[in-house]
Amino acid sequence: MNQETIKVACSSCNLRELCMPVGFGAEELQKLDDIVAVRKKVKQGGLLFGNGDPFTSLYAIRTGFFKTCVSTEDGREQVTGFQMAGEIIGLDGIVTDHHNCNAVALEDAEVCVMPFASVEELSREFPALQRHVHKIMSREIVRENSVMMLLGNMRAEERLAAFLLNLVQRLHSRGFSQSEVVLRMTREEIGSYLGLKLETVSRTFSKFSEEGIIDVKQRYVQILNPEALKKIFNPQAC
Amino acid sequence: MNQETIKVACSSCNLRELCMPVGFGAEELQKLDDIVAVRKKVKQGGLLFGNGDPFTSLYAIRTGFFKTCVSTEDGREQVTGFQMAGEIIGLDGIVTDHHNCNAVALEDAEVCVMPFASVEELSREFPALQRHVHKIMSREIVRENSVMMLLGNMRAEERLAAFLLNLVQRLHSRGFSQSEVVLRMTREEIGSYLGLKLETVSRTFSKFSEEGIIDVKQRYVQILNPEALKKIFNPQAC
DNA sequence: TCTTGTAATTGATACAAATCAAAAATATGG
DNA sequence: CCATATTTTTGATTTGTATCAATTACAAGA
Repeated sequence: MNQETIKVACSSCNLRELCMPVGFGAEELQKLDDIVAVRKKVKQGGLLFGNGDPFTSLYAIRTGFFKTCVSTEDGREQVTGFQMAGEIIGLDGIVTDHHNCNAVALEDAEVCVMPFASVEELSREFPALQRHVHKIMSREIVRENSVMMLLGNMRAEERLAAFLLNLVQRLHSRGFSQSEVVLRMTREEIGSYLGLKLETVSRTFSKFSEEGIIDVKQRYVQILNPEALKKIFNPQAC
Repeated sequence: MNQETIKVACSSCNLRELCMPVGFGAEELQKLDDIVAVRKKVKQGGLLFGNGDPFTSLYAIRTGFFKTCVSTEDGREQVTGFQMAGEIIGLDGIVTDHHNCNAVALEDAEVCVMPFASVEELSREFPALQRHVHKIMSREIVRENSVMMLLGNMRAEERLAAFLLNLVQRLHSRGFSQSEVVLRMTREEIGSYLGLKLETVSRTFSKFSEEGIIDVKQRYVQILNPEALKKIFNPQAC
């Protein structure tokens, strides 16, 4: 296993405001440190957890990039999300005490392991943490609602525009450029997430490129005209 | 407003095992009674809550049938789920303190109003309730994952088969027939949920009917050959 | 550096579902 | 009970994306 355990401290983590609520006092932070006992490294292509694995912990991504996916018995795969630093994965395991999807690292990654029993225990003590856990789960429900809208109602161009805008927005809020992305996933993985075939993803990238909306060189994407993308995604709001 | 408030008791509710965890002691049940202070009636076509409404409470459906849906600015609607007695709706509102979808009654309905502040308070006191709330949210995340699989990877027949099987399974677990359904929603609403147009839903119903798999008379559907439906949904498992 | 495998692009064609259109069945309200 | 509106069904045609196929670009390892 490509795993390594390191003792670390939430109180000094620069992602704290992303993965855990602000407004925590010294006592709360100390307790959090105790919860996040260990970190775990996952190599590119490695599995953080797989469908059917016993559920024990939530994971806060410190570095790296993940995809989560489910699959049918006849081998069709659906990517259900892409997750980056500061985001929490593993919520799918709570209901059955076993994970209901696979979490795969798309680049070398490191996560903070948060045993769920400890999270629940501390939640009972600190209402701010309790509320934060509820919000994280609710946010995931709302996100999936909008993916359903994407898959059920939108055309290929709209889907890809929405995907790019969402990605750069999340990267931007982490201090990265809002116009440049290096994609961590293949065309096939983007297609799986968006309910499209890889050829359609590639063609749509090319179309955007021809129209001068983006510049694409394999995994590198520069957004030249964000307004055009927004217009494709939501013509009414522009 | 078509609303009526009635004082009621969880402790004597026959849906208790569906909407709240089993294994509660007398003290817990009494406290639950105090939380679910009121019930609320919603007439057919009425809105339990709408997108943008302030979030205050979760709702446990006592009787009736709901759809939840989101919509784009240009008027496209996506049904995100159909909910029946014993199911909880409103989780979408936690993250922003405002609801992020509409909940519409598809028939006259009655819900138990559970102020979320009280739910959180009592959760801190009773780990069993806390765990149950977490499971309900996780279940919704897992459900949406499988809808994403449906929308992203499956053909019309597979989608409709999955829809019918899921519906009768849920009805059956509530003591209803596992072979007969009276649909509470229109072809258009089914289509919206499944990412199909109403004509495609109608045609697929007709096709199943011609093949002797189901008997359809408008809203009434009888499942004649459940195995055939399962085979369409998941050829490997049969 | 060369080799090999993987990922991405592009073209031609096929197909499932959407769209357009009209009729039939059913529900609703006076 | 009738008139009207809504929902459902069915047919003809179009269309967006999938599929099949071939080439090119790139990455990783020897």
